[in-house]
Amino acid sequence: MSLSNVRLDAVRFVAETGSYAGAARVLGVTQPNISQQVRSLEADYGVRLFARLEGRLVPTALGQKLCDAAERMAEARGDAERLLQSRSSLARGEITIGLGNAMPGMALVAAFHKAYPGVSIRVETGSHEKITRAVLSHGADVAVLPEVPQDRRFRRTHLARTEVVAIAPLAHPLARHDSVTADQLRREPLIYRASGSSTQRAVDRMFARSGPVPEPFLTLDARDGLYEAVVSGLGVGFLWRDGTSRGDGIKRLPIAEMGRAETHETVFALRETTGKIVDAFFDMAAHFEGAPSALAG
Amino acid sequence: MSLSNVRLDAVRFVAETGSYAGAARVLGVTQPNISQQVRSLEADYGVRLFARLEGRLVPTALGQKLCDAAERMAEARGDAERLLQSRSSLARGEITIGLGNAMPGMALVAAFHKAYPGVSIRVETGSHEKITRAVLSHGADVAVLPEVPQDRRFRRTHLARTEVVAIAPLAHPLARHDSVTADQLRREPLIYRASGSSTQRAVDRMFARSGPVPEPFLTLDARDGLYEAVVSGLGVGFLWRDGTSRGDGIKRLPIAEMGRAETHETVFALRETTGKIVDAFFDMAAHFEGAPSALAG
DNA sequence: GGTCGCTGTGACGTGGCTGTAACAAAGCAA
DNA sequence: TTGCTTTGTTACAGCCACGTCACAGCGACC
Repeated sequence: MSLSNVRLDAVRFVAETGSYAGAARVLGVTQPNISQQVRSLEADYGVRLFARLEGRLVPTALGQKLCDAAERMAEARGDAERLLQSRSSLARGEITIGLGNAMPGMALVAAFHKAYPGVSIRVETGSHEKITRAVLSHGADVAVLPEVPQDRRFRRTHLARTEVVAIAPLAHPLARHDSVTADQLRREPLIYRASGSSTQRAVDRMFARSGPVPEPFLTLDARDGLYEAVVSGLGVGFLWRDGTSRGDGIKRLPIAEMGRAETHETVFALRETTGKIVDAFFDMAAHFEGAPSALAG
Repeated sequence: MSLSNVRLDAVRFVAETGSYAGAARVLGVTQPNISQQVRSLEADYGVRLFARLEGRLVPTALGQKLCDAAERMAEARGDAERLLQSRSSLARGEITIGLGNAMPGMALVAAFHKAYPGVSIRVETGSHEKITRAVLSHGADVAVLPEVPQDRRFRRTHLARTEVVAIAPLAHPLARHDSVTADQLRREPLIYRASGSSTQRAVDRMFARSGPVPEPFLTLDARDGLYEAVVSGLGVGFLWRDGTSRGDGIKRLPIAEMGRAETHETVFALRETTGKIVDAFFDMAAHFEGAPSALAG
């Protein structure tokens, strides 16, 4: 005994159209098919679903009740279909995401990829300036940066709070402390980032607030290079606190003078950059609570 | 792409049990089947319905929403199944029975109700014409009438032999006889039934065979009214011999000219009206020997 | 290392669903 | 009354959804 969707649809549309032929036309199948579906359902259950009245098929009381239940089934099934179809349009496609810092942006990207495995993700990394330019020039659909400029061309959503911290090699005396002051930092060989780095701007502002801005012992373009230089004992550098999940060989030191200088890692895109995939990315960011540990999962 | 009951059930029960194997146990199928159903649904729509968390399968947000819709489908389908099962069984159900004469049909109905207490019986009474029409239009599943027309649309079974008899008030001189002739009847004020009454047609045929058809002194629609009129001494009327179990105040008089005009109270239904309940009713009628005394039981 | 439970893959069988063909019956217009 | 159209029934064939079986691999646990 089978109460399949096909059979119930046949019953529903015979009731609605008044004939097997009419139901067949609506359902896009042949008329013998409908006749057989209805008749085998009636035979299986030993019931009568339709009566002939003036040449038309009219549902019996039982047939009408069955149609009511079948209607509810069809409605729920339609909801399920739409649910899947709307997600299915997210099933394929691509997105280019710009990241200034690896974290927490990469965690968000990982979570997005997990949720939408069919979406092809291209990650563009670079300096704050480079990524901002990429978004403005449509080189990136969406990006995650700290200190996104107040620009009405962008739409944005908050991802995480962050701040710039100093990083010292583990063997360094400063590594034994939980924080550091600007004066202490001025006595050290400092490793800066090149122009355009939002990290560097924050550092410059911090020093400027509390005295002269010290000249760096070394200036590097890449974040990775800076990290390796610090690990190698060349000096003390600066990073966004959660800008990387990497932690080996260094100690992160909050800077006392930073005080309220905390900022936000923000997801942003041009207002004109729309689409289901970009919308889905924003939606995920809005609800995101991923820590580095989420990435391990 | 197919959003079948089988697939949706698989999704629902994986969500509920936390594994493919668990869902397979609940659904009574093998684990590879469940794995395949879920995976092919995900592939068809390009979505992910489950995530692994600590060795268990947990529905994604989409998967949960799909389960909600699938639950509603399953509920409606359960309703439909129960509806059909109830009609397929004699344990529960309903039947509408048309009766021209109260007897012997009502005795049969009483016996049927006794045998199948779970079946809800609705009795429709009325004229021969009305009841015939009710059967043809499915207003009644089955009926008991005398002189059911020879119509290949019907299936029928004999219930009892019967004939039209005259009824006279007890105080009437005719009441002292055991039978009456047409001529004797012509000398009396006669009370007829309205057009459409099979009783009346039989009376008209009887008179026509033996001379002119006398005009009635009174014509009444309802059988009850005719009975009361006779009891009140207004005249002589006609009834099917066992058409009522009521006998007070009148004498039933066989009419000599009726001779071979005996007919049958017949149970009949449209051939297309099938079902266990209707079949059971026919079966009981075929073996019925109920007299008014059966009603006392 | 062995056992248990779960998952995934491939091969295979059955029956639901579909279409086509042939034919009968009913309705309708000429 | 005849011819045409529409509807319905029956028989049959083919495709694919649904199901099992056999088996391998993996992780947890003892």
